Amino acid sequence: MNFEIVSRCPVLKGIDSELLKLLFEDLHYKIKTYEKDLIVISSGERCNNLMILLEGEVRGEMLDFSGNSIKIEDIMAPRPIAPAFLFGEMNLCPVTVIANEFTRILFIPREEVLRLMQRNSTILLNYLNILSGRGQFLSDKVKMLSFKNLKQKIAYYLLKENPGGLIKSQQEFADLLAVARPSLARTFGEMEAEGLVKYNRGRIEVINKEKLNDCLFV
Amino acid sequence: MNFEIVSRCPVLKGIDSELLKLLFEDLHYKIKTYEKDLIVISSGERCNNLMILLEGEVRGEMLDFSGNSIKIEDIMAPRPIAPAFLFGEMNLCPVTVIANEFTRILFIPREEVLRLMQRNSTILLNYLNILSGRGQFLSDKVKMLSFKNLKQKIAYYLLKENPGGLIKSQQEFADLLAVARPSLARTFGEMEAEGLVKYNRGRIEVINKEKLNDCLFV
DNA sequence: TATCAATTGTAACAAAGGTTACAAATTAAA
DNA sequence: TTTAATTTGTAACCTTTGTTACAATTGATA
Repeated sequence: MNFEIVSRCPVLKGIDSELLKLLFEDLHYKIKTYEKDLIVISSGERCNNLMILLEGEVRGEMLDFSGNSIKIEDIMAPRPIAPAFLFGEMNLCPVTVIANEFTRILFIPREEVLRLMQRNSTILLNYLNILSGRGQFLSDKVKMLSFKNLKQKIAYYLLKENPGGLIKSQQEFADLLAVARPSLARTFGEMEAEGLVKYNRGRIEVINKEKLNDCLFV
Repeated sequence: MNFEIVSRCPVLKGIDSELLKLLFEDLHYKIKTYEKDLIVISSGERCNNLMILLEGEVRGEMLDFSGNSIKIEDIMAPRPIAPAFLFGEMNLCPVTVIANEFTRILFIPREEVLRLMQRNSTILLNYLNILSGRGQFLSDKVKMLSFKNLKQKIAYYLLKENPGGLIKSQQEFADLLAVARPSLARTFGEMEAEGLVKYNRGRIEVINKEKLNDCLFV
């Protein structure tokens, strides 16, 4: 295993690769390889291992209520796969993870992950930070979705979640805000007319931050 | 300190109170007391300690965008206060915590919490479970809020978030779903007419689970 | 029991967002 | 460069939800 690469993974970052090598000498783990399009873990399966993508790329897919599978995200090496579902009451993986190309994945059993955290405080802190960051992210999303009008959702998103204002497309952004795409385009138009923002091909430019902020205070 | 009580706290549960006593002998911590209505921690303050409510009751309050402070929840002993904000990038406490009555609170510095986790795997697992559970809860809430019509939000909530169907009032439930109270009452009426649910004073009774589930599949 | 406050049901109307459809603009591909 | 596919802007119309207001019911309290 290439410890230089592994040590760039969010779970293991900040650890000297020599020390990492030492930690892994006394650890039960497996490395599996997957050809393109093979399933790594299916939605609903139990998560008993921390999975770290060592090489290649995978995607997470989920079924919506109409049974259509929709891509959630692409994960590139070296990153953990679904670290948030390794603990908790019912550690079921909510997504199906599929290899986009030939991949190599490190599997560390839950008990061994616990042991790693107990032996190395950096790993412990990394993991706690990952779970906390996810909580923060979801909490922001809940707030955003709780606004009752679209202008406010957009304003909150731009001010708190994505100050850069870079999105993939109107469609993706509309899905994120849980609204219809033409509604989004219409509201962009209104907001541009008011001098708040300006949309152009994947970039939402904030024109007047103060006025944008005022939108939130009904 | 009464270790019988502390050992019933979610962070420290499952640990024999004798062992707990031993762990605490070698630990830096403080116990502070608060009179009724005193502020324990203010919104925006940095969270550097795990706070465990030993005795009494506190409430969490938050400012909405209109500047009104709204009560989030009451926390009773023995429970941790805001354990999700002790770690993460910017560990700022998003709520103001105020004593509802005379309270006694245990403060354990972050570094000491980490040390506790490393010495005792039950505490480590408890904490990971708390953070994971919060993630699961928030994730469900995001899904619920992402539905575009109220009937679906209610259906999802009843099927996945609160199968018991017990709520405090229509107003609280409406806030939870981020809709207006009369809209909720109207939809309850429609759903009752369709034989899906029946609302009566804080209890939402599911009449037809299958039909309720069908609501989700557009 | 009488009174008051909180909760609930309901209605009329306003506002916001969804739906569908299509054309213009842009980008990718042949 | 031409064609095809994707993204975006826009419009008309429909559906859902919000707003406001008020009466009925319930529960708590004096």
